[in-house]
Amino acid sequence: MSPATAAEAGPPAADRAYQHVKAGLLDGGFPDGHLLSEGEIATALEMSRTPVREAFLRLQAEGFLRLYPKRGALVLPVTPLEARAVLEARLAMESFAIDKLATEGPEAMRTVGRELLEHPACDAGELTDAALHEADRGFHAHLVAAAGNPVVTDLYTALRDKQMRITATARTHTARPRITHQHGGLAEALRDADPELAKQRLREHLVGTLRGLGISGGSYLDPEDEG
Amino acid sequence: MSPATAAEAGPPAADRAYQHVKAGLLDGGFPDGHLLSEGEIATALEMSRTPVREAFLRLQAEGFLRLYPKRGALVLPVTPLEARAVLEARLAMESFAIDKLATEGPEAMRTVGRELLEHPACDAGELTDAALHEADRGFHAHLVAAAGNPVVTDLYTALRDKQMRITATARTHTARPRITHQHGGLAEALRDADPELAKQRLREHLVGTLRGLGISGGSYLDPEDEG
DNA sequence: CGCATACAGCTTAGATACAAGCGGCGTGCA
DNA sequence: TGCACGCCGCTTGTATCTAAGCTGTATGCG
Repeated sequence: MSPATAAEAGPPAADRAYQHVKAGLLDGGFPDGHLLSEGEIATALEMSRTPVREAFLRLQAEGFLRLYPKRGALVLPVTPLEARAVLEARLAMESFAIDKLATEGPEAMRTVGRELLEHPACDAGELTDAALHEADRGFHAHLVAAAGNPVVTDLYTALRDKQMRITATARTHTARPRITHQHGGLAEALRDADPELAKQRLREHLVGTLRGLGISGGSYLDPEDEG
Repeated sequence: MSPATAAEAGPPAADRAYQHVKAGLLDGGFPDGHLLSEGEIATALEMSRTPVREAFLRLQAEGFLRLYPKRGALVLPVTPLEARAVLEARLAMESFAIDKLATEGPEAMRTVGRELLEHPACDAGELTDAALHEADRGFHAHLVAAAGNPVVTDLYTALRDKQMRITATARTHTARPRITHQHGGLAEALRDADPELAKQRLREHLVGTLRGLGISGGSYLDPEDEG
């Protein structure tokens, strides 16, 4: 129980505003290039502009919005170039995680590999698309977290949010069996304590993700690529 | 020039608040564990609490403060463990930059290597400690920026800010000749288009930085380390 | 002497009020 | 017709005000 005097007060207004706007951003409710205003959101959520302003600031810090003084908040368009940048950054961080696990000895890798093999994201099973997406996120988050570096873990989470927006924006189908199969392959490489193979499979997986968005990997992510 | 009506209005109050608090955080004016309040800062800067609140929110997002509801803003203590985590993250990102440069061909590496060799951070010359620190920052920023990944560049900047706070907190002497020498060695490896050597020298450089803070590298950053 | 409770002072969270900036549109003039 | 200027509405930036939460202290009781 928390209702103090009146009726509702549950979650702080600022959090509600943040969730609301972020949800709109992620599910495409607020399209790219749209200019939204504090008052607009405040009215919709029946609160004052103050909490909405806080939400806008947070979202700007996360790179979703760009605040123009006296003008409004621009919903930043996501360019294919940025999508590639995000995937490159993910590769850098997840590769770091694998490398660090490797220095902790083969036993550490095997343990994580076994944990990942049991993860739902390796099961092609009966998952909805949304559930698979969530599982995918959890799978990679687990890998990164296993490196035991809280700074990298935080940065990685922010990256995933960014990618979520990209994915939501460019609704393209994803080859589900391919994804789960690649997850399995990556987990197996870890279980076999083969960091180089794991990193290679990770790279292929991320290139596949990018391709699923209709974007080529570029020369770094995908050396086979002509671009 | 920007004075509109009265006297002062130059930079927005929110920015001034942000700069002020961040400066205090970075130069140790606000010690670890100190609980500061909006009103305190607002009074000192002769403005209302609103812009100060914005500054606090930004600084919380950057990981410098932790806001406790109805209590105040806690200046987050920096643990040696976090310092190591930051350096590990830096290694991951800068190594990524080197790798990506490598895929762009030897010519790209040589160009960046030559640029870095001319950077002040390679000159043991007559630099104040503060200037050397700034140069060091510029040196590494240049390397990361050369990878042409804006997402990584942004994340890296945030990391450097965090490290600045760590360094300011733990005032330990830094071996200046060692630093410039290591910068030079790294730049030379790039000029010679040898990415593996460059990454190795980068690693040694970062371990050295960490050691300068009185912290051991741990098994990942420094495999020679027993810890 | 030990503990529970009430109070006082601090703090923030959120709402409201006010001032100023920017852009679009319409009007008037050449 | 074309252009310049000025007004109007929308937006944010900042200040101020009110309500409420948390902590520490002091007080009273057992």
